[in-house]
Amino acid sequence: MIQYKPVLPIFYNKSTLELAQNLLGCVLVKETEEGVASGYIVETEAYMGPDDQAAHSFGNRRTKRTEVMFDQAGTVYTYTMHTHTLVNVVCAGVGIPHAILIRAVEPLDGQELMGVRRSGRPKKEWTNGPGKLTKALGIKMDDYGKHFMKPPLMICEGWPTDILTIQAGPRIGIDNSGEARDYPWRFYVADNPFISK
DNA sequence: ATCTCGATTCCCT
DNA sequence: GGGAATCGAGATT
Repeated sequence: MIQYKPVLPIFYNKSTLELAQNLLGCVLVKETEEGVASGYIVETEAYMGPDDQAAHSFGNRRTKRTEVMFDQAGTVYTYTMHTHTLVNVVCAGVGIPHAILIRAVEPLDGQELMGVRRSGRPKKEWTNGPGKLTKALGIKMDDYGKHFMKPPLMICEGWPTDILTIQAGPRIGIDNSGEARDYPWRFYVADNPFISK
């Protein structure tokens, strides 16, 4: 049984781009009645609220869905896209609607459960995409608005960051977002086999 | 009340 | 590499 240590609240207290990189190597843990499933975060994307055309909170757009983006750093922002649930880490200060999308993880705990949830597909395809990893880990809209500090959904200490080679590039799936399309706000662990396409 | 379109995935060619 | 699936949030009427 792996002992999970949630990262301290102060961990979230840094700039969005910095946090997006620091999240790499951390472990995303989800507890459900079926069991615990977890994975190392290997790919993230930063969305910078007011000035980022690709963000749901562009221009400080505040709706029922984006409401939690204005909450404190470390809050869970889930939303549904094409029937898939995507999970984000809210960051920056209260009132500043930034968030970081978790795009891929490397399976750690509960692999049998993940295999079942992913319909017996090859392990490589369990968590190599933002909608896939939520299904494998059992993350749902129920987690919306909670905090990553407490169960059932947590971000815990994982790999030491200094062993990782981090690469950056443009974000994915936002071609209709004007200039923001080209910002290099996607971060991923070099050569990791679970990076999304 | 209705319309549009997507921070995706899967299957098919 | 391309297109359908599929549904709800947000915008419009």
